[in-house]
Amino acid sequence: MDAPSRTIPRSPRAEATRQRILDAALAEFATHGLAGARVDEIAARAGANKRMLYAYFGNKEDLWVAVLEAAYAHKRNEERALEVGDLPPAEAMARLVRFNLRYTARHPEFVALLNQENLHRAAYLARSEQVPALYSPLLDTLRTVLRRGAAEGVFRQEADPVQAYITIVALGHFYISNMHTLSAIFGTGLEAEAAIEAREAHSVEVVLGWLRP
Amino acid sequence: MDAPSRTIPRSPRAEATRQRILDAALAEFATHGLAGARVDEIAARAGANKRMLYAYFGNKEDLWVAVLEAAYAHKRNEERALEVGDLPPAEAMARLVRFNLRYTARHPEFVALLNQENLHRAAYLARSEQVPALYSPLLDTLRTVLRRGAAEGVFRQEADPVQAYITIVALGHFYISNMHTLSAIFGTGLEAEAAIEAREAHSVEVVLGWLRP
Amino acid sequence: MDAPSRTIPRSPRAEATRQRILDAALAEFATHGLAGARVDEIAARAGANKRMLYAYFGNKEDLWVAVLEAAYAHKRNEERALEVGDLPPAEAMARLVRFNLRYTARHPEFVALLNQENLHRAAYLARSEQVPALYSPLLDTLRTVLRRGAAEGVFRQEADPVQAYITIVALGHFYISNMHTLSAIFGTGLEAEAAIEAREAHSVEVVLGWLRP
Amino acid sequence: MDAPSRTIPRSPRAEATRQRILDAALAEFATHGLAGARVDEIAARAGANKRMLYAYFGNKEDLWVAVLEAAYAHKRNEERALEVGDLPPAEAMARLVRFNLRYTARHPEFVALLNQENLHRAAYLARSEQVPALYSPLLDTLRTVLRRGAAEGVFRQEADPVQAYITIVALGHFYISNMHTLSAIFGTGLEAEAAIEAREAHSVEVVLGWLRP
DNA sequence: TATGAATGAGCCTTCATTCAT
DNA sequence: AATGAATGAAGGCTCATTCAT
Repeated sequence: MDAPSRTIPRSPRAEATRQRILDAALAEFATHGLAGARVDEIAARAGANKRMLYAYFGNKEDLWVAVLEAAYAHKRNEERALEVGDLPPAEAMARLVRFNLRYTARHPEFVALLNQENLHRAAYLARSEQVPALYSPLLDTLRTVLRRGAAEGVFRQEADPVQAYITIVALGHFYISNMHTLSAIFGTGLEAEAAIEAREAHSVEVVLGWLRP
Repeated sequence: MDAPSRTIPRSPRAEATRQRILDAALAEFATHGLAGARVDEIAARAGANKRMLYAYFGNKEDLWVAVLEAAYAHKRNEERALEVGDLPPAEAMARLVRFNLRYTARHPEFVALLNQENLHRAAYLARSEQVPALYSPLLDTLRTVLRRGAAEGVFRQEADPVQAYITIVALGHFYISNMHTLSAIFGTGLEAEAAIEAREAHSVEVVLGWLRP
Repeated sequence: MDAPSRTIPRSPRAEATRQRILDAALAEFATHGLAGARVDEIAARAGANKRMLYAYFGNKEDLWVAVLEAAYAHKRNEERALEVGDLPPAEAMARLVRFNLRYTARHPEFVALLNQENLHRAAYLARSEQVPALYSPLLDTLRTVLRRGAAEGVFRQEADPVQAYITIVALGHFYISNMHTLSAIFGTGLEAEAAIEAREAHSVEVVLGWLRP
Repeated sequence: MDAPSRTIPRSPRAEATRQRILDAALAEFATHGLAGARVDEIAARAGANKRMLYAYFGNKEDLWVAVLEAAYAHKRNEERALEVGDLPPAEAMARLVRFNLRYTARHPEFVALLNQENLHRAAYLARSEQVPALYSPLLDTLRTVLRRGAAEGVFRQEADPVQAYITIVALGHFYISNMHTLSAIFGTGLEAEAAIEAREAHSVEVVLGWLRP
């Protein structure tokens, strides 16, 4: 579960310190990226001594990996809780779209993290073994839903689950991730709740519209 | 046209130096981000003296702005050359989707740049006056195409051009931008020409599928 | 007491490091001025890491202010210890003149510092709140002495204490401050103890001669 | 007459350029000192190309020497024009005091230059042969005046001309040179014409008061 | 005579990391 | 378990000076 750490905290107090560092690091990394993040700042935000950061996480890069894993795990946890497998296909897809859009909107720091990690060509994620494992159940579910929809005649044939999932995530991720440049260019307030609601409706419309047989 | 520069190059030789710096900066910034980029490295790649970088662009941040503007201008130039306004609506949309997908695939550095700039909440793009101006003709064209499609009965009514454009870009951008984390999770191969072709076909299918009346 | 510092040294060891930096800075600044001083050189002279300089003093300019304040405080401390307020007026004035001449001769670095600061139009001293406060007791004392001398009939009437103090300092300060150009012009020897003694006698003679009723 | 220059300007146009550089350098050096002065800035102020500066003056340090010599020569020229040798002794001394005070007030850049040069222990002035020669006639005159005053019974015996001259200059020089720190400390407007007038009167009073037999 | 372009060394400052307690 | 102090490497930026025309 943990990134390689030199010291495994045993006491509750130590565990609390570790968690505070992790939270602070998430905030700092999401705001400034890996290169732009400051170790001093993370320690300060965490109300911890810098030395603790090194004791628990090894170094800045390992801390990055730990943050990344925690972020992925958090999202997948919520996503799994949806249990869309049992819903009618259209409803299942709509929920998946809405969840992704909303999760992304609620967690811009996750989006920022992913973008940064891609800048590094996923070099740090590659160190992780746990993350890929999180996604295979999701794909299974999605595949099932799409097949069921096709069998019931409400979805087009042969929609690829991986493409579908990438599209679903893309519709929200790009909107949130690039919100600021988009706002600068189109001059609109994409952060407003109303705008997010509109994007949510549009995204559902696109996915279900596309899936129509 | 240019970012605020302290020295305006007058000779062709100086102009060439300035361009080499700009190119080198694009590569370095795209690979490492603003904070991660090294000014020394940019100068070295450009085969120029570091001092020239400051003479022509002021400082690292202003250079970032200049790179950003150049990148946007380059994409919009190509996009404008499509002249989709005169095509049949479905063909116009398909071309726009394909172009964006392909441009994005051909220019991952542009994608990286945008992601970084969004990390900065578009603070640097906000300094630019030229970029927003590039996009209003595009929106006009898109609006026209959607209306014409609706009038001809081949498109659904009331598709919003801004939402549509964001979706079009999102389908390719997210795929390319997050290619590495996606590969790490779903297994590799997203960079292959065949995979990009598949994504291209999927994207066109999604947009046209959605737009069906 | 201290210039604005980022890190307040808590241990005696840290305090010692801070003091060594301050001493080294005084020497370097006095020799080369603010612009000419080298931060590396200061750290090296102090036997400290350059980073500590920034931790304790913020930056070069703030270090300059700290040095300035320490220098003023040091001089005023010695001057205050003279307790001239209780002496007969002529004796009090003579002591003040002698002290200033001798202090200046013993501390050419203080003279150099002041000259540099005036080049900056006292922009850095203006940041200090403590220095002006050091001088108001002195002025009070001087005013009292001059009045008492006048009342006792040994001094001329209505000698202005501020003008008097400026003159007292000027007689020694200019001699020491411009010693090198004066030596170049009038021939050498102004640094010799005998020459300083002669200047001391002359200065006392000028001030007491002037004050005669 | 000139500092060592690589190219001796022959045309009037070149001579004009040279003079503009010299003037610009005086202003820049006086404001920022030798180390703080910027060669670019001097060239810009002079409306000249930087290369010309090097052609005419060799380098920054040689330019400093040239500026220094010009400044000394200028002052001595005015001082010589006083022709105090023929005046009644008290009047002669008063004029000398007033002139020095006023010249200094009118030319703070000269004061700044001297202070800087003393920071360098007059290393650059030592290169000059012309400056010392300027001062021997002045000393002769002063010696004569003091002797005459003593002989006529209006001055004290055995006043040393060198000490006297240093004191005369000191009274004004220190006031002007340290005007900014003094203002910061005593909180008064020493730059005002009224203040300078008061200082002038005080200075005359001090010198003549002292010289009384 | 004059100029735009270029250079290399060096300076101030910051950072991730480790030491000693 | 925690902390204050220290470090060395490097990064952004500036400067005096020279080249080429």
